[in-house]
Amino acid sequence: MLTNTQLAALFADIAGREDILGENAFKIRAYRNVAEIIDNFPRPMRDVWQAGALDGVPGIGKEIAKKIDELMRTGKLDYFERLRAKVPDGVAALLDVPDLGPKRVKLIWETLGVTDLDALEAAAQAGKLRDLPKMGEKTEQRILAGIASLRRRATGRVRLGDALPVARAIVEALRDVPGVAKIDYAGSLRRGRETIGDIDIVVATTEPATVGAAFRALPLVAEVLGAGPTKSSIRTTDNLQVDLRAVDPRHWGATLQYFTGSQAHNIRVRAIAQQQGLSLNEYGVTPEGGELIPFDTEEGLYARLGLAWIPPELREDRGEIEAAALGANRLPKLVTAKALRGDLQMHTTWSDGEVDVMGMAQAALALGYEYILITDHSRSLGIANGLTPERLIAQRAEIDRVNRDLGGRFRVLQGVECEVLSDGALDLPDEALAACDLVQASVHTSLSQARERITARALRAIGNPNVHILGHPSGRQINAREPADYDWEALFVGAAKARVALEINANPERLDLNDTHARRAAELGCLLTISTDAHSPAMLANMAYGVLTARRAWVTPDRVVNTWPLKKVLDWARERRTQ
DNA sequence: GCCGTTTTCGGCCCGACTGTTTTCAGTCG
Repeated sequence: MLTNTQLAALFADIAGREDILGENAFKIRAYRNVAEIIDNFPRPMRDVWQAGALDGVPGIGKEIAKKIDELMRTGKLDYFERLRAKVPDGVAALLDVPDLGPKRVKLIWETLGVTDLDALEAAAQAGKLRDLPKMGEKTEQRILAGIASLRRRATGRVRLGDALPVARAIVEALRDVPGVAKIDYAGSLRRGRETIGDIDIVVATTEPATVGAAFRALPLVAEVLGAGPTKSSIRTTDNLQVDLRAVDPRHWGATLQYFTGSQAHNIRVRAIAQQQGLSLNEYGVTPEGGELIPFDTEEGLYARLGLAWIPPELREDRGEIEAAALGANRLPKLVTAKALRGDLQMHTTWSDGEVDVMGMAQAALALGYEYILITDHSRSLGIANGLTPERLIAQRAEIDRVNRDLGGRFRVLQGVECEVLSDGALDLPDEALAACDLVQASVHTSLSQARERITARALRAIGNPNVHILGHPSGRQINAREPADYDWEALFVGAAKARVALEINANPERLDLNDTHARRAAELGCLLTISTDAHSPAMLANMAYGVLTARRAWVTPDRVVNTWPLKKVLDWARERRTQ
């Protein structure tokens, strides 16, 4: 069973080994490109292959389709095995060392016989790298530092929720440096990706040297990795790499666009510029033989190329460029944080939350919400002090009291996060569930069940007419726990038919559904919720991460239950029960 | 290896920084 992630990793691996061999650069790019496409593909490539539709995927041509076919049929790829025989695994792995690219790897491998990381480190320590052509003592030291850095980091990518606060702090710290006109973070952080490789900060300034120096002197800097006239790189004490790029304010729009990416999006945008006889760089566009035309806004740049401004979250080359063509602007009106009227998952001291019902209600009221759904755990999650039917009744009395005390300004709904047991049965009797305003069902246990079993389990749970929402469907925890292996298509079709909403859990450790699954679910007609799963008032602020994920999934507000007025939510809940 | 309202051949994004060199290769994003 080959997953998209595995398939993507394989093609990226092929690209790396061919790069070391010095193959045609465009062929290598084609492999890298297809790896990216598969990694972001909303459905299992296995299904596309089974449907015989590989040739309909842009980026997959005849050769790669043949390779996917062989992989799906046999689980192996002869082409790859032959490549492995030429370039050993240990040599391919050297590409992960910062400052080591294909040329140097090939050189070190062929002249020194280095075939793994340990041998590379030994060669560098013995001073054997400095005598190679185009290399010297400094390069040798950089490579040693690169090996250390590689060994220090666990996965190489940090969660959005860990990177965003750091980026915001840097932006705020530099905002008042003399000469700074504009400053913002760009890159995958601005696009709202669930994990971040490094932080890109862009500054519009007439004094690039001043802001660069201020940046490199920030207290969080552990090491300065590079310092040029307009570009600096540092490593923070938290081991995050941050790149700062300073440009003249006239170029702000072009630069922000360029560094927001993604690479795939930028390549497409540049190709469009080329078709119009323009060369595009981070300063603006240049007509053939003409002068550079700068852009101080992204809107101006996109408009010059015949495109509507594209929200950063969509800039992944997943159809947004076609949708942005002026005249036929089909870009979706994405959901915003402001559109949300409530938060439909949170916990209180009735189970494993930190504060009582009134505490959560007041915090939500302060955020401008009109309603919340309290979803404490159910009894079988003993570790979280899950609710029995009796305690659920007692909690209702407290919720009624809080609603009375808040005097109609706000509505606290009673829900429950009901365990889906290993066979798909629910952890509470129907009478208890029927007494709740809304019920969320969640799978917390036996996440490693086989695909058929766990899919049937979830489908059985959402088949209960008392269930309205399926919480954090995949169960994954970013960088920590793999998602369950659902037949997502079947689950989405089932949820759409039952009009059960799927949650986009906004906790930055979950973001579940993820962007590609949420997009596919919406395409298949599913309702969604965006909720924080807050266990404390402070965690209600995580909503921003859920909104970013929903926007990356092209989600419009009408599809998100918690953008609806309370009456519509309650009508939906009732209709669901009388289906 | 992919792709095509110019193309089934001939293209395929573009620049900063570093270190090693005295004009540029390698790496990165």
